Amino acid sequence: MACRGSGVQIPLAPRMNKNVNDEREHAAYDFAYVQEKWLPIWDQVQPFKSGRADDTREKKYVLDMFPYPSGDLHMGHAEAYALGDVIARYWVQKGFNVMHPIAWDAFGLPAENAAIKRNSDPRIWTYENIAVQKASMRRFACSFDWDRVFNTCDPEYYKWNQWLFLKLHERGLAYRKDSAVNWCPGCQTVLANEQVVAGLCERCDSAVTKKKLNQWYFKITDYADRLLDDMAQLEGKWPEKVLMMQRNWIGRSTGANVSFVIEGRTEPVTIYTTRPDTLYGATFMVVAADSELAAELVVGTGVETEFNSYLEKIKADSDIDRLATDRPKSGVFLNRYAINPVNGAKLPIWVSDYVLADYGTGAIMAVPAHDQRDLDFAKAFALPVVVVVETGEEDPNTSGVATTGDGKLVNSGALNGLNKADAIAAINSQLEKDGLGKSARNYRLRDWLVSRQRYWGTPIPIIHCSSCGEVPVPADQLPLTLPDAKGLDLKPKGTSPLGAATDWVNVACPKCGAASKRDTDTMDTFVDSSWYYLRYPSSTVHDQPFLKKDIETWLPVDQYVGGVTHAILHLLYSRFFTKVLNDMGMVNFNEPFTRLLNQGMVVMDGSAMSKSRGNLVALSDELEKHGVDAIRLSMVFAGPPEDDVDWSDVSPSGSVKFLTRAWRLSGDVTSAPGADFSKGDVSLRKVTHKALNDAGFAVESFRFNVAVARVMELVNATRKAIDSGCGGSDPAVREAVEAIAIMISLVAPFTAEEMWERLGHKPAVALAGWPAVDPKLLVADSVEAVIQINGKIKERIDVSPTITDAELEALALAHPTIVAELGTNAPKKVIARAPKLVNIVA
RNA sequence: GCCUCGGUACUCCAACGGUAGAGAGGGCAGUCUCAAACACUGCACAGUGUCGGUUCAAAUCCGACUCGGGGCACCA
Repeated sequence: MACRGSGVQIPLAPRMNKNVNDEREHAAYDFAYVQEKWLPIWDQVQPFKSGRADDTREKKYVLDMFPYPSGDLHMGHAEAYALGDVIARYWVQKGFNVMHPIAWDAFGLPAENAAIKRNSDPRIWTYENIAVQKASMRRFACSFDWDRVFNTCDPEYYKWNQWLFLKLHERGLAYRKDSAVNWCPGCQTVLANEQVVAGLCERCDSAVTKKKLNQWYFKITDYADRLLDDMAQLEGKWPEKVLMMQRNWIGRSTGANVSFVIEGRTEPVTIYTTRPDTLYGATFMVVAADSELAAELVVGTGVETEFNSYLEKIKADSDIDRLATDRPKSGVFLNRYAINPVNGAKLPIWVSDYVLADYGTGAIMAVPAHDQRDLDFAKAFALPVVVVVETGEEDPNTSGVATTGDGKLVNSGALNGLNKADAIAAINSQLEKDGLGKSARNYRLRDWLVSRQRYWGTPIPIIHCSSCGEVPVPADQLPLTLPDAKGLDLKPKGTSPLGAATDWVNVACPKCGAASKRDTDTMDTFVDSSWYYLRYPSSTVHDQPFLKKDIETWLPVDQYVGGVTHAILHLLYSRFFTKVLNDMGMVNFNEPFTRLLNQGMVVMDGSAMSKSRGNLVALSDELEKHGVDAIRLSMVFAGPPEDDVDWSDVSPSGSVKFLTRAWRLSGDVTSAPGADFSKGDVSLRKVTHKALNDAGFAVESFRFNVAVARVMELVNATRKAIDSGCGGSDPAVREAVEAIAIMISLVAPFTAEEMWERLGHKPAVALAGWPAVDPKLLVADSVEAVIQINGKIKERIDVSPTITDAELEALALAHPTIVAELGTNAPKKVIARAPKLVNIVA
């Protein structure tokens, strides 16, 4: 009845881009106008400014992963920032001093590649894109504290990358070594292990090859145990999936190092095994073909030619070839023997590429009966297979399947009869006693290769002097800025473009003054992002990377939000940096991110959006069509935040409809601001308080979509109350609509602000405060109880929430339906669970 | 191959071992309108992957299978 009229009569603000005279245009509110209206006002009010000197609120640090400025924001950004905003805005409403900062991860290859294409400077492209993204974020109403912005390509920022590099260098955690490194022929640079995905470059998908180079590394392996063990702190706070991936990546294994005497060599060779219990089953030894040990062992054997051609062959193989599952085993027999320390057996020594040079000691004892790879090798070269663990499975000799389970040891001297665990303990202590070995650990994790042969990154602050060696650039000369890109050929060619900047490269040694050269490589950009979260609280400080006092105030990050693509790389590196800084006494915690939320991706028709697939949805188009609030709402409501959002399943127009319904409510409230809610209609008040309670709980448990559903229910209930219930003048209606505005402000800030104004309040609704939930309004007057017979529901009755088991049981047994069902049979047993259920076992 | 997460209505999502629901969506009807659209109101819509176990009671716990997603992948 009055519903429609009252909505229409509220005078609309003048429209900016619609026909004012179009009377038939319904009172659907004009999102474009509302967006333009509030942005400048928010710029003044600054509701999200954090860390004011007089702020006494408890702190909360909500962090979104910072963007790479590759162009304008896309759908993925929209989702990520919409979700981060829900959390940040919620904590603001709950009365916290929230720091929700943003910056730009601005070094990296795309800028450099764009510069090459346009024959210009990567700086130009980068800063242009940053300006575009920044403007888009403001329009998207991100609740960022804009006073803390920085870019990692600013010398004021990367100065501290260099400073940190030198600190790591001082501590022996940054070092150079010759090694076979991952080489991307597309990007013409080396890659960290973490950047090789299934044998391909994570950036350009080229097949990664190996190259022997001298490169800089960070010694992350020194922290392997701590990176693993400290995950106990994150249990239940980070997605289990991410923890699992990190554990997997670090890949700690326990076993033993065992010495084998080599005929004709004075030094024994140590091998690493996780199954020392199977030592008696070793029938040959395999050495990694590309290891130094192999090169040494082959000398004088007469098989050098064969060995060398084998080495050539495997070098040509890319990682992709190596990953093929059905790859046949290959190798060369070295004509030499090792002696099994426990039984004196002569073990032929082979080289093969299935043993990795950089894991363990690069040499293994082969136990073909109990290791599939060894068995495959033994079969390929007709080597003996000796079973030493009776597992009850078929003999590997005949089945071709190695047995890896537990069982009784056989053919193993003193170990006979023991099970696996006891045998490992026994042999380990025996080996240790005899000085032949000891228990050991190994990790899949390798040191972090940080050198890059590209221009657009942080220059490595080292000077190479022929007499002094690696000399750090003195701290007072930092930042060591990049040379001008002008005149440099940035095209990838396998060595750093910085090498061509001769004025820059040639420098006097800071120690002895001799003519020396700067290191021409730049740092992996993951160095930049490994500590940026520490910079926000002190982003305007220029004589230190961050202030201790600021760190103690704000860190660690309470809530981190970002994509699961960084589950290993960025998160592992950041955890590593934090631990190093903790050891340096610079931070007082050892895990940087207390809680982590990984949002899913935005996909289209089930697959990732991409130009080539032709399923790209432009964020700007969607915003133009439906408005910022509707897109944000659609993202949040589409499902649990961890799940992918399939844009073909969401309905932005449905979001617009809902927002309009909510907004229209604010025009139907006729009571004055400050009305006494306690005098309001109790049934609506109960709905309001339940919604506030449930939505708050849902937000805190990351079920934002459920929170939105609760608000939708409240909107519907309020609509009903206005039209056919207590009416718009009832204070309960004001209470409900104000609660809706506040709850909606987490997702749809423009609509919420507009509602808030129409309700007679001043901006900003973001600071209105989450209304206190009255527990008295959360109890229902009556609840529905079910009566079951043998677990099947027969009746439903309304009962008081305080009914006792006995009363409920009596009611149930007296119910006509139940009496009829039971007939003359007496129930065997009655289970009452007041006030919700009675089950009669008949 | 190994590890891991999941399978509920047309779709996307909910349900302390105890009533399978809410919201969205699409459909139909009514109100309003000259009419339509919008809006409002009402209605209908249909479901726990398979098999077994535990239990008074299983979507929920356990086991097997199956299907789908993700991760790791010659790490000894």
